[in-house]
Amino acid sequence: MQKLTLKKIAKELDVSISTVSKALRDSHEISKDTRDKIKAFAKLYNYKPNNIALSLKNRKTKTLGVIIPEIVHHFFTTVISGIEKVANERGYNVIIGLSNESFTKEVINMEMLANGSIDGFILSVSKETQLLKDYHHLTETIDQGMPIVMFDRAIKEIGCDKVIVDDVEGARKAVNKLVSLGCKNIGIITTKDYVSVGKLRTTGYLTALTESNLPLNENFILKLNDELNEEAHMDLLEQEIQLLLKNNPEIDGIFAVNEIYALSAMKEALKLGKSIPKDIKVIGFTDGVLSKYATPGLTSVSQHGKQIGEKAADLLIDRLENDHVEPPFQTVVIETELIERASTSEI
Amino acid sequence: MQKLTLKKIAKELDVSISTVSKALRDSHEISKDTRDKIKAFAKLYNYKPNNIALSLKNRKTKTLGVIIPEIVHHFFTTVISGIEKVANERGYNVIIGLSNESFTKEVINMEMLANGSIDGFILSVSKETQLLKDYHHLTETIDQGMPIVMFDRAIKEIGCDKVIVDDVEGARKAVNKLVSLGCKNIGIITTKDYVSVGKLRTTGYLTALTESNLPLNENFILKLNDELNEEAHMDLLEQEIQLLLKNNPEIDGIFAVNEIYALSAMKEALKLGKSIPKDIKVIGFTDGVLSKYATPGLTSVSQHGKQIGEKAADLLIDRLENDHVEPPFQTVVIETELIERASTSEI
DNA sequence: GAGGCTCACGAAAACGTTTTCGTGTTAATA
DNA sequence: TATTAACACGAAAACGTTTTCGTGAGCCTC
Repeated sequence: MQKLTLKKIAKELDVSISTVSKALRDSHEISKDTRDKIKAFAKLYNYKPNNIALSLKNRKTKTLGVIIPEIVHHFFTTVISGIEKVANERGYNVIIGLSNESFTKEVINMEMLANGSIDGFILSVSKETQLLKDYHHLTETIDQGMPIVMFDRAIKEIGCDKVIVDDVEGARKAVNKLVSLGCKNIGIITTKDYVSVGKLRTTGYLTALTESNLPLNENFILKLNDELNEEAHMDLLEQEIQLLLKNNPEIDGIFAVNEIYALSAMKEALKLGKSIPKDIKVIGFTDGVLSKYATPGLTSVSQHGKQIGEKAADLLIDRLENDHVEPPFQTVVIETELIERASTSEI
Repeated sequence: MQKLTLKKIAKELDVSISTVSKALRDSHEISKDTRDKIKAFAKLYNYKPNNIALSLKNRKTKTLGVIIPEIVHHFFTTVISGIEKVANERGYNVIIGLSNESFTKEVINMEMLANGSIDGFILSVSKETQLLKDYHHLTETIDQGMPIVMFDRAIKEIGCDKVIVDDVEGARKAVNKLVSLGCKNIGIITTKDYVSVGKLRTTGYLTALTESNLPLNENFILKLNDELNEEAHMDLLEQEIQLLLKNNPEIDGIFAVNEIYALSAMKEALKLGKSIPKDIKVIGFTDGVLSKYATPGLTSVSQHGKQIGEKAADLLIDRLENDHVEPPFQTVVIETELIERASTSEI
């Protein structure tokens, strides 16, 4: 049985299309008799208006486009769950595009969606885009009147709403926690500086140290290549961390900029006969499934991904429904929170 | 600058809309001169046809609807990544709906998308749907001529293409591995039977035991409540597992139907002073991030989520492009694979 | 009984495409 | 020179809605 349309109902009931449309929208232009008859018929055969036709007519699709670098990723999925939640509550759908950290795929995906399929974008740019600093696809879609909300990996130069994590502050909190627990020699395991969040978290680490009047020891800083957090390179990763711990046995606290670095640090510390948290305390960034189920449980900086998604969706929909793509733009900072577990417990 | 349309180009160049359309599609009905002029203009101002208008005209949206129970979930995201890959290669977009394991949300989401927004569904039903056994939303969309491909949690009674994991066989493989490594007393940590995959994996466990002529010891079977794998109930979960291991010290192998159960088992075994894999070997199901980064690394049954997604998308698009919603339907079984790590290594 | 009103409905345009079918002009043919 | 064919383009319909603007019929008023 094919989909019912206004035209078919009109034909069946021997009235005009306009009458059917009006009756279904309860226009009192139509007599109660006809209205009831049409509504009964529509209900009986389960008429639902065609979204595409509505989109074309209204020139809005009630759909948000979300572009992320990766989907097999705890943080991004929590963000999506937040986006989906408010989108659904406010009557919107969510269409997802993956850039796989590739600039080209990001551009193609956005172009594909920008031609009428969606009303606005929520996006976190790919690493390659950050590297190339080529933002023409962003400025062009904004110029065409399509609003964008960036999250997490936001770009200063682009004029649009943003929802970001205060990476510096989150790292500062974490390191401060270690300090307050008595750690005197705190190491950091981070990425090379071209990864923006890695750089920011390193900054937070440095800030916390100076604020606490702790000396900065360059040997305590391990900057790793970004590719090392794949399973295939796990042993290399572990070697590097082992070296850090072996060469600096006085280290009594570790701040790692992601879960994997933190877990590896715990593993290597244990291997070296150290006990956690007694001899060495560890804090990671991103409160994902690894932190929760690690042994011992890993204290970590939660970024509240769901909140980020919710806020981003709200910002975007607000802008769509007041349709002004003009400034002023907001930048919302979502507070991080330290989730404490066994890796930093007092005893 | 608003979006360019055929009409605007036509006006600007003082020709008719049809001429513009034809010129852009390289019709030789139009003289080379006019064609070139129009194409140059379109390129200059970056004309892209409006997808919504095309969708309405062609009565197809080139968009797949994906409905899953949860998105913060390793398995489902790998499936999505597979779907997205194929969809993109074949010129389709992906729109995502989350049921959150709720029957009602599943129905609403599907109805929202079924009215023209998408060409077909890829879905894994919610637990509640499995429980209620109410499939009217599925049969109705199929009756309306919209194809569905179900994956993982498929429903026998529904006539449509399916991509499934052979849970029984995967579990059998895992238990056989334990047997071949010399385990004599193999326990299982599974869910209550109403969770379909839990039940199937339990069946596989039982099959393997009988095939190996190992006695079935009811005490070795721990069936847990589904809600225990949230962080909040972790201690309860661990207590139950601890009891299993304490009461049955002869257990030398554990098969767990998910990663969390497996990790908890390893944790409790270590607490009891057992060594892994020497005293007790452990295998989990679903090869996610936890298995990879656990200490020791957890051997687990990989479901090849990405392949599942790829296959599902291919099946759906094939059906769409040959547009026949009629039988015969395929059920594709994606083989599982045992990923071996330290938790079952020989020494 | 003529004018004006209300009522209940239909025609048509619009959203942005594609495509079929004319149609007027020019050039080639008989 | 008259007929035809090829060429280059335009008008209009269609996809499924919503909405504006008519309009005919019946009624009331003076």
